[in-house]
Amino acid sequence: MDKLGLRLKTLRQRRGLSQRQLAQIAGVSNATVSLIEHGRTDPSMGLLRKILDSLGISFAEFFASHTQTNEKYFYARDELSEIGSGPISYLQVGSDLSDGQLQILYERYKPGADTGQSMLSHDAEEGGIVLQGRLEVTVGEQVQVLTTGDAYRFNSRLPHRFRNTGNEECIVVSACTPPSF
Amino acid sequence: MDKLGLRLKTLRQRRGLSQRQLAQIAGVSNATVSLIEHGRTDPSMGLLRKILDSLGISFAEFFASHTQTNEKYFYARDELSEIGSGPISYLQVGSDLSDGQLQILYERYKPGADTGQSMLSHDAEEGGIVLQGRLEVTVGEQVQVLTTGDAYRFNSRLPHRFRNTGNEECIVVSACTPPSF
DNA sequence: TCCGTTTGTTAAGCATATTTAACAATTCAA
DNA sequence: TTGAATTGTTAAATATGCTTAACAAACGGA
Repeated sequence: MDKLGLRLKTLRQRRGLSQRQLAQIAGVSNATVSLIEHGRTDPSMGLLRKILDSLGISFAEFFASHTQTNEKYFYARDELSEIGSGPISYLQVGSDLSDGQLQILYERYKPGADTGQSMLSHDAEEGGIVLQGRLEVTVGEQVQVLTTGDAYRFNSRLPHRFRNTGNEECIVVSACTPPSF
Repeated sequence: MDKLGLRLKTLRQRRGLSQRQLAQIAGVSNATVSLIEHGRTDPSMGLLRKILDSLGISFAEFFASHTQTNEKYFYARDELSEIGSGPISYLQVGSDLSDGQLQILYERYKPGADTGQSMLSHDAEEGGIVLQGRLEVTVGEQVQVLTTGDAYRFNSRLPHRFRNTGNEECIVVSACTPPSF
């Protein structure tokens, strides 16, 4: 593993975690995280396991994403991965985005569904197009209701919120880079 | 990784290697191999890498075979893995047998093809049925020519040899447990 | 501005992985 | 039966990973 450190760093930052935050979750010292990311140490299996666990990724996933043998470019409708739950459904294109740069979602909001105010701490850009229904989008101080054909685009660092204010299901296709999860 | 040691031991023994032989190939000490197999140490990534390399297996394969998510039970004709080369073709059912107990091959010998005298040092049993052509099989001191419908079965520890003495292609379906490679 | 907090890095010490070297048990040949 | 060579295991020594604790730099709020 040569680029192991770099890959871990990306995975950590993508989750908006500092070295210390990750270290605490994993139950290791922050110095260790720093040393690993710089390749100045050869971590033990047990230690790497702790870190990968706290990043919510298994050994298999971690190494599988490295080998590009299973490159998959096309996805049937029922192959999209559901990563949401409750009144909002998020169908993601591709299941493992650990080394990708682009996340694409097919989102369905039930009437009244609300993401709540969310302020993501990582630097990312996101945007989307409303295909059906009414979606109230709040970005910073601005509020706007979007309907079929309307679209949005902003920096994820801004506080934002999505809410279905209509009485029918709202469907959106969105994109985010880099992935937030 | 809890059963890591046990899995490594199986992989090593399956290749007929002693702890010292493996250690030398991998460039580590034999004591380390022993300690790892007994789970008395938490090996570093670099070290495990050396060992897996010398076993001819990648991190991805090692961990992928652990997670049973990609259980595959059926194989189309063109999905069999070619693991041979030259005048003898070996089509294997399944590509990764690292945690399996059974290896099944579809073998094709060109006229005159010969495995040479081979004495495998690991304990295994193998057998097969000739579907087409003439196959001369030598086991220990015995020599026999098998034709369509004939079969064989012996302990792999015995010196043995296969040779196509006919002038048409010879086809055999064989099985071996545990896998020799 | 100043202060407090958080960021990532690094040196020194502790903990542990890895090696060296010995050991007993086994196999094989004489 | 012997001796020589191989097997796997383990204790002591060494090398290295990991932590503790400090540091400077960057950020945010009063």
